[in-house]
Amino acid sequence: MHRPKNEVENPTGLTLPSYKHSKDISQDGDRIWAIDKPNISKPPEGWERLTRIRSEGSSKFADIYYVAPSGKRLRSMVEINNYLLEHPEYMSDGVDLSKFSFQIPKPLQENYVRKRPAKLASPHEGSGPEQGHPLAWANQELRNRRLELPAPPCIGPGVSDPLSRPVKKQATHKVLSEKEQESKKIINSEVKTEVP
DNA sequence: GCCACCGGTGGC
DNA sequence: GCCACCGGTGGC
Repeated sequence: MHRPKNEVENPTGLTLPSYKHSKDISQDGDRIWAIDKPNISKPPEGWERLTRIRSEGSSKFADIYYVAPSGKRLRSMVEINNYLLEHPEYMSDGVDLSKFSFQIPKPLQENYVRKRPAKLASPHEGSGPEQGHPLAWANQELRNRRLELPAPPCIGPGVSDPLSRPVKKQATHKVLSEKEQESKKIINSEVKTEVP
């Protein structure tokens, strides 16, 4: 059939929405590594799938968004569903929920994502076991680090980028091209390559 | 006012 | 523990 016009070659391996449905994002120095699920469908024609990697220490590794042809940004299956219901023309064009996936890539750096605090400690120190919560410490640590973080020097050409506006705060990201990925996988032998 | 990003939580 | 969802908010 027709081929999406935004299906462009992407020499830099950017995680552009329509670039590839399977990609690795990696970290190495200022780069971040992640493995995306291999079975994510390409977005329907005219739609864009955006993978936004969050900065280190965030509670989640990334956010996935779909941008409808109209420019409407949708961030969950619920929103997609509602949108399709409001715009049956897409559905009659073959667009349905199965074409969308909000699966986020998995970070290879295990501490990249801040862990969820262990079940509520004591609200204030004094009565509680103040030393029994290493996670609380870790969280505080991360929080401090984030506050001290210098402005990100630059943004990798990839995952997160630039839709239209200047970026706010974000770590440097880059998604490697397939060839780069290959070599990286070899170098990082401990990286488990997901085999279907 | 808009929107990109982050935090948090409920459900599994 | 992970995932999906959505509210809040700061920067523009």
